[in-house]
Amino acid sequence: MVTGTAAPVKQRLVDAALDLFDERGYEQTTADDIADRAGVGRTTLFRHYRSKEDVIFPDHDRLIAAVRERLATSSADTAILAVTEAVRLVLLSYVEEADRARRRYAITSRVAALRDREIASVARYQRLFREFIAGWMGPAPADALRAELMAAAVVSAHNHVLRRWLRREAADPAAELEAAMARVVQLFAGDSGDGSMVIVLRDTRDPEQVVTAVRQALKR
Amino acid sequence: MVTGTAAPVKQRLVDAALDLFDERGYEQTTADDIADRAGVGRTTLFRHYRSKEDVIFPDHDRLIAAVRERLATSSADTAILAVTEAVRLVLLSYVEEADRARRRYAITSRVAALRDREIASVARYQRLFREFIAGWMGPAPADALRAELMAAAVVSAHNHVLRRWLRREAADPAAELEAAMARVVQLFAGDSGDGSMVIVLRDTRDPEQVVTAVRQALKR
DNA sequence: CGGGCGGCGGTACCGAGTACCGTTCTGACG
DNA sequence: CGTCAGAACGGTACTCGGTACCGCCGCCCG
Repeated sequence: MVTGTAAPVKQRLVDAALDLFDERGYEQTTADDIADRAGVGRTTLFRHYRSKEDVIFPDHDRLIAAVRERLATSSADTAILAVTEAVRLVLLSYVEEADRARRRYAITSRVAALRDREIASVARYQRLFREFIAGWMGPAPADALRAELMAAAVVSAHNHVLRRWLRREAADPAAELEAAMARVVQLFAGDSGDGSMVIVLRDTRDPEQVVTAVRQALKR
Repeated sequence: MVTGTAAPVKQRLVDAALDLFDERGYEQTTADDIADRAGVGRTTLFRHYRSKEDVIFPDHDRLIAAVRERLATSSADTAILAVTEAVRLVLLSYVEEADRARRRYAITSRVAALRDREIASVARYQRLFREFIAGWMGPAPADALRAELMAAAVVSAHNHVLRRWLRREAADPAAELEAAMARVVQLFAGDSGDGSMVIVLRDTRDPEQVVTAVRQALKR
């Protein structure tokens, strides 16, 4: 048979889909159109991808599995490290296929159905992180909320940096993610959920000195 | 014509849909089934609801409009109040139709497509809160991240309480929401992104006294 | 050479969602 | 009282995403 294109089928389908979505828009492109341009039958398209949307979306199943694995291989005291590294894993998977990621972003930004799809995927990551975080915390209701908030923060931080990079507003996404995650960790550092007190103050002196002074003042 | 049922069409459609989803499951129920049981034509169903999913979902469009309105009528110093009240607005709208909300939750929990739909709706609220929060903050990148994190936390806190109530784990959802929101506010209280210092301490004395003591100790 | 076997294409089908048209009922107005 | 406008409804036909099934071809292995 003469096909003219020798690239793997899945690849050709992705290219065809991205091209067509750019040209005519997402809704105006049928599954037949994509299959035709890729030089395959419609059946073959749905053999390789579960749906029309799946064609251009990243392989979240594989990514989530990778994240789960990274989280699994961590002891209690390296938990935070595991989370930050797992998040970086996701970010880098986007950065690695920069071109396609940006094209996808341009399309998903305009199509409501695809936006919703993306959001649903994000929720799966958030769920994963929530369960992991809840795992190394107590079973108290306050802890459950804390885990929920932390997971949301982690995912939001990632998405914030990711979107900045997609919009070419972030030169060094890995570094920005590092900073954002540090921000998140700091945010929750002083929140144990019990009767602790949080005092915010502005002072130019060395933190150590300040802490010593405060400790001295509260001694009784 | 003899219809036997005099209730408004929209109401009958919702009841029919919930019943059928319980009996046969969501995918096993066609739009025709719902329309038939409600005693109307299929066309009428899609005249009242944009999709089969929409039949059982709350009227997020109206709710979001209400939230937006509540947020709009707030000055800079009542911003936090506006957010908490807006969130409570959403929670109460569920509590008001407790029965239906719980039936919906039971179904949504089991059907992936509906879960995704719900998540997408939540994202719309989150976006609203993010834009509002970003509005009364600076334009710096750090502020953008902060707004993102706060919005995520607010929405997560709400959902946490809502789900607890839906599962009958929360006797007084309004009070729990109040507590959860206070938790969120406290979480971000000491995070301005600049050089502020956050001190966490455990002390049983009155916070006012502690603050005074600290202030005294740091005077120079 | 023969017989699995995996990848592919085609056809037929289901169900959600849309467009369009004809009907009925109601209420206002001359 | 007759009529006309408009809203709500039902039915038909169509598009398109997604599934099931079957038959074809090429390839590898014994």
